[in-house]
Formats: sequence, structure tokens, C-alpha cells
Amino acid sequence: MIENYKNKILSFYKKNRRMPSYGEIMKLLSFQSRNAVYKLVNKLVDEDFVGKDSTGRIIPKKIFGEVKMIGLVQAGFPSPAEEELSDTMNFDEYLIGNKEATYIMRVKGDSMIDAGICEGDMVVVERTNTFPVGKIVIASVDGEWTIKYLRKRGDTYYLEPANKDYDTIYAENELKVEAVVKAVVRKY
Amino acid sequence: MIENYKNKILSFYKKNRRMPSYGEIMKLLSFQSRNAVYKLVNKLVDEDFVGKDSTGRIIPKKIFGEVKMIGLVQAGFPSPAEEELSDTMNFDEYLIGNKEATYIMRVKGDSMIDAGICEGDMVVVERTNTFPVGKIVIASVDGEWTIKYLRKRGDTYYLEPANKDYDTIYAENELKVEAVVKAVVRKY
DNA sequence: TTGACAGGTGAACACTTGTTCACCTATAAT
DNA sequence: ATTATAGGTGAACAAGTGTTCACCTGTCAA
Repeated sequence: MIENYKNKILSFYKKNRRMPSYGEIMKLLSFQSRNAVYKLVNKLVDEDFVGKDSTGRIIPKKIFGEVKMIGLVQAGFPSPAEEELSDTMNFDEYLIGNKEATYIMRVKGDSMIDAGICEGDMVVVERTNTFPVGKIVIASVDGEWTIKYLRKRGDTYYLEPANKDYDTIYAENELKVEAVVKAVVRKY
Repeated sequence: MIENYKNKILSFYKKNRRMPSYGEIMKLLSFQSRNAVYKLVNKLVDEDFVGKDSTGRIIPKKIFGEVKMIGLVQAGFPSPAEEELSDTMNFDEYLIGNKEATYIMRVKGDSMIDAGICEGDMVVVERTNTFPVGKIVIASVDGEWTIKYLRKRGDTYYLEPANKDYDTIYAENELKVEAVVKAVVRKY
């Protein structure tokens, strides 16, 4: 029963992008008094399902938009008892540092395949003015955009693919590092 | 100036996990009347920076918690003018279908390296009772947990790594498919 | 049979909510 | 010099806010 309540609150949050008020929960769960809701919410707060403001308003807890995290594949899935203890994570927070400077790009070609970046993968990149040698970067070389490792020999920077079939790239005119690759996301 | 306002509202949302009320914005922006806020908010609604409920409450628009998406790496970054038009995405929504059945696991070993899944990568998996042949699954074979391709020959299922150095795995006693791999996430 | 208690109702509290109105500047255009 | 306009103040409105209180069940244990 209480799980049902949680689900209804959760889907309200999903739909309206905010937590419901006590009155709204009352209608949502077909209660007759807001006080019934008040008592219910206090229990949900104890359970850490939701939280409260300094003004008493209900605020979402971590569970909203988060996913349970397990150590290793080899460890298998936790029992329901262990599940309570398992960590949760949120991809947006995990993957995105500086929101303003972050972009998502889709990868074409297999020049980075040995680094585990395949055609069609999405890369999370963050714009930069630095030259982070050794990292995977988005660079524009003589007007062309690519994703490669940034290397340095002596005073000159160059780009190195992660695929034996491709050659390293030296800029004829200009090599500009536009962004650093922060993460790779592939969906099946 | 108005950018400054947006930032303050945004960081309120980040901190409190909900949108501020008119009165709260008033204090936030050091206004003397809520009506000044009211007029400001209406402009922000026109700009599509925020939205309004049926009850008049302010709700976050897509921008909150989302990231700009670019077509291909080769396309480069958009100009500020184009940026307005570019799509945005939200990782949680993108990666997670059924929240209850979804887990994150960390990969150990290089048996799936040719599929672009490296040691230390995080996989997003969804529990299942089906046998999705051809997909990458989390399976328990005779008590051991692994991540492999699920294959079928005749009536028997078996597991195939994506690495020539490893052998295919046939279960001596039992092969159980615990979950399907929905996505791979790697952070640098 | 009694008492405790979890879970619900319904009314009341002070306060905050979004919204509207009349009014007050400055700044810019005519 | 006059008029419009964008952006602010301050008071008022009904409605909704979280919270508290007294009260009413049914269920279960002693």
C-alpha cells in the first residue's frame, strides 16, 4: 500500500517536475484530510524517501532520478536486505561538471576503437583552452574536426588515433584543442 | 543583469531541488515587492527559461539539468545563435527505462574489450527473465557472474566473450540470465 | 474486556501563495 | 515639452500552505 503511495508521488514529480503539496497529495491518494497526508509524509521522511525544507515543504531525496549501484559485475545482485544499503547515483551529477561548457557529441568512424570509443557512441565533452597532453580531445586541425589523443613531441602538439589503421595527425597550419572528452556513453 | 537573475534562480534550484516561490525570489534578488518578481518571471516564461503550473507555481524548463547536444564530432561547436536551437538531453531519462529494475555495475576484466567495454567501465543493466540472444547480458554460470554476449546453438544457450583470448562459456549446470546491458558509461 | 495504538477525519491556526490594482519614477522617443 | 514605456513599490485579495488539536474508529495484545 505504502509502495503505491510512493509511486503516485514519484509520478507526480516526474510529470510536474516538482513535489506535490500536502493538499495535492491528499487528492492524489484520495485522502479526506491533509492531516492524514501530514502523518504519512512524516513517515516517508523517516524512511528518507522524501525530505522537508526549512519551510516544511516536501523536497525530493536522492532516490528521485537515481539508480542503485553495485560494486562489481562479479558480485551479482544484492538481496532485498542489502539493497537498502547499496549506493545510488545520478548520471547528470556524475557526468557533468560545468554545465555551461558541457556538450554531447556523436562519434563517427572507428579511429578511437582501441580506446573503447566506437562509431555511434556519445561523448561528453567540456570546452577548454588548455592543451591536456595524453587526454582524448576534440580538436580542429586545419578546419577539420576530430576526436583523438593529444600528444606532444618537443614543442609541437599532434593527434594520435587509437587504431593501428590510422596515422597520427600533424597540423599543417593550425591545431586547436576545442574540448576534452570527459566521458563516453553508449546505449544499446 | 537578467543573466545574473537566472543564475541565482538556477542555483536555488540546484541547492533546494525545487523552484523558489515569488517571495523567495524577491529575497534572492533583493527586490522590495513580489510584484517586481511577478513581472520578471513572466518575462522568463516568455523566454522559456521557466514555466508555470496550472496553479501559477514556477516550474523548471528543460534547461535545468540538461546538456546541449550536437550532431557529430565533425560538425564542431555551434555558434551562439545556433546554440539556442540545439537539442538538449538528460542522461537519467536517456539511460534509464525502468528505474526499479535498473542497476549500475562496474566491469572487471577485458573479456568484452572488442565490444568497447573496458575494465572499470560502468554498465547500466536492467533485470530480466528473458533470454535475449545476441545481446550483452549479465549472467550467472554455475554460480559465477560475468558479462558476455548471449548466444544460442540449437537448444542450448552459451556465453561468448568479445576478446579472442577468451573461450566461449557453456554452463555445466546452470546458466541464468540476470540482466541485459542497456548502456555503457565510462568517465575519464 | 480492557488498553494501547496506528491511521484516519475535520476544523482551526497563522502565514505564504500567485495575482491584481493603483501609483511612482527614470529613460527614451516624439 | 509631452508622451509613452520599462521596471519598480506597496497594499490588498482569495486561496492554499504546513501544522496542530481534539476526536473517531478498527486491530491487536495483554
